[in-house]
Amino acid sequence: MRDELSSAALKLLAVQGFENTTIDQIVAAAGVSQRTFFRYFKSKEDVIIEFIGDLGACLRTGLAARPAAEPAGVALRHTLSVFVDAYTAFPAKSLSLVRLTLGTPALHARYLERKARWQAELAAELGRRAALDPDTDLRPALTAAVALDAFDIALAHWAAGDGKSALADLLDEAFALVAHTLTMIDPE
Amino acid sequence: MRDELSSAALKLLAVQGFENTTIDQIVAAAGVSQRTFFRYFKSKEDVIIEFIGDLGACLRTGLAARPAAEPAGVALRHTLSVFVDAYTAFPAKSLSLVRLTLGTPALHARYLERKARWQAELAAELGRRAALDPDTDLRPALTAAVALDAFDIALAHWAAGDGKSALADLLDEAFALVAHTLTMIDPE
DNA sequence: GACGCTTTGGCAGAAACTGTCAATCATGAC
DNA sequence: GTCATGATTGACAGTTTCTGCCAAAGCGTC
Repeated sequence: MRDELSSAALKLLAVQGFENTTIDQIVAAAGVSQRTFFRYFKSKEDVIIEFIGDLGACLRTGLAARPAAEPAGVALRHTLSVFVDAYTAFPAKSLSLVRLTLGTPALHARYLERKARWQAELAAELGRRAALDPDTDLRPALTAAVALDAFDIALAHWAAGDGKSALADLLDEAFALVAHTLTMIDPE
Repeated sequence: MRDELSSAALKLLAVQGFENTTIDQIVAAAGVSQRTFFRYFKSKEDVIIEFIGDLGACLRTGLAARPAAEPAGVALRHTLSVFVDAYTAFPAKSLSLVRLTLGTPALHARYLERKARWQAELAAELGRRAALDPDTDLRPALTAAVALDAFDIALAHWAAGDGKSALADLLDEAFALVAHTLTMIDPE
């Protein structure tokens, strides 16, 4: 049922755009009532954001699972692989979702807010790893922010180039450019 | 009239929070009709966002006004001074606005979306300065993102510490930590 | 006072949500 | 077979944000 709503919504949103599609159209396509839609999704944005967003939940646990001695940059790059893998597993669907998200201000705003939460969790975990107090030291927050920026910019270029370059390569390229900064949190 | 609405809104929002305050309450306090409110503000969020957001318009022009030979990091730090100056000019008001924005998901989302636009403009200007193509080179976008992250994290720590540390000092500290990355776009 | 221009108000309505309650439907106990 | 139980769904009313439209009011000019 949730999947039925989800696929009906995605089909309509991809064709008509986000603002031009109403909940009534989605539930009519899925053959359910409007009330049912809002039982499964908190808002219209959630139908889209859940795809890109649910992965973030495992970011912190993924980072925590990396060896403690690993440099932060390497650990973060490995942690972000869950995103890369998820996106490259279904390139066509991912590309259309990313383009829709980046091209719709309301969706982009929600996505960025989710990203900010991941960033806070990553910063907390980085602070724990390096035994730094995130309240007084800016390095955990900065490191998390730069890593996620690298991902975001790689994603934007991936979408802009229609997936011509591999997302993993773009992310590697971005990480290489900010490698120096990501070592700021490493001991010594 | 716009100022009247704005101050009435700010007073209510600061006390009751964002979600708990309706447009009807705001317009009742200002003594105007709801229709008038939406003539001056596109949405409820806009009343808050315009304060933090209107400064962004001059970011690109500010960067463009810096000497071409100046390293990107230095130019960006100077460009961000308009924000620092605006915030420190009215610390009490700025602090409550920033806390409200960072603490309200809907407002935070809108703010981040605005920031993303500034980032795109800064990236475009950085690409122009360095004669790089932003479509193929990740450096303009990464440089802009890191600079704005430094600002954002300095701002968050400023708000979290109740303005005890000076915003300018926090921003300098953040810029020092990412200084290496900001030179990636400089020639040679 | 007549004419335009701008600002404001009121109304009607769309669209996104929320709370509540009744109907339905599957599951399992007896 | 039947009845109780719990979960899913639908229908309805209501709130809130936001928009379009038109009338009324102020205001300066001639």
